[in-house]
Amino acid sequence: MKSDNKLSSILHVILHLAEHQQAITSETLALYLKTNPVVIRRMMAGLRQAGLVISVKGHGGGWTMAKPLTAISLHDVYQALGAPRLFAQGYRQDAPQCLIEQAVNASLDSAFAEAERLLLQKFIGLSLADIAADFKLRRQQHQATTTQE
Amino acid sequence: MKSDNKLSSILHVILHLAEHQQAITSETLALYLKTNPVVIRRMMAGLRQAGLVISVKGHGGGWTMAKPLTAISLHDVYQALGAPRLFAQGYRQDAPQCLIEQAVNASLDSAFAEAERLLLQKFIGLSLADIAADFKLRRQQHQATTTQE
DNA sequence: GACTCATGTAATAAATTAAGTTACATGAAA
DNA sequence: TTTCATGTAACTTAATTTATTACATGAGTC
Repeated sequence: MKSDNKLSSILHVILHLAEHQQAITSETLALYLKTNPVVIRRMMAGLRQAGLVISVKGHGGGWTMAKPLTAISLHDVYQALGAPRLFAQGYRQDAPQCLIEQAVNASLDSAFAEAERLLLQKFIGLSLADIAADFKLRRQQHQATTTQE
Repeated sequence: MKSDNKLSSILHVILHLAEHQQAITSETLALYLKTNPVVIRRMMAGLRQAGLVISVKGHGGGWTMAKPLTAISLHDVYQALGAPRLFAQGYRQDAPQCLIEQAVNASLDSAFAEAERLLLQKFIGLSLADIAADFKLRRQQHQATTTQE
């Protein structure tokens, strides 16, 4: 399966957005991801509807954050994206009457459901500010290593 | 994303195999999954290499279990399949130098890695005999409900 | 008001991957 | 030697993500 990178992508975009004060255009954001502006708009559409970001058309327009990073969890972003599929493994259902198939899928489903609960709890507990803090730490360390020479 | 159903499929096949005493051909197994015999052989190849099943060519040949279900965990099957990807979400890496991208991916990776550990622990703790037991329970219940009339 | 900049979105193409199919080689039993 | 069955490579099909193109809409500037 070709993997879905929307979650990683949109987080990257949002954190860049939060680093700036004024609006950023889709075109500029696309440069960060090395992709097309339309891809940015498409992903941001859900976040706008969820009230996480604001878009403005015309001159001087672009994207800005609607809330501080501390008020946005990874879970908020995930939901705003439309809660994309988390797991790559699916259940085969070509013989729904087959009790073996039912038992197999029930077992798998129980395992995956618990992993999903854990994952979503992690998402809820992680704010974008936490990720931004990690970024700032990395930036400090980076500056420290590149300055000393 | 098109989901990978190999784990679900192969478990279905194995449990049918375990229900029988004599060898079953790929063609017959394919009927259970409503698929092609080659698909069965392809998936079973890994299980054979892992020593979970035995294949015999020629007349009266086919597939048989190499071990009792109690001796096979879901994790064994998962590994024998080649440990296929569990998660559908990937990390975008178009700007490896970008510290924001690094921080985002590190955060996601930490969450997904923990979910993966949990999932694999579940896999280790679940034997195929457990799933077979669930199947037998379902069969009993099924017979009970279809007999009473 | 005309022009430019920017988003909004539909439609399409390209790339990737899982599953299905065909073809043929190999080996074992009748 | 014929038949049955696996082993495997090659190719096709279908689903899905991402990228691209095209054009409509709206907001600010001249």
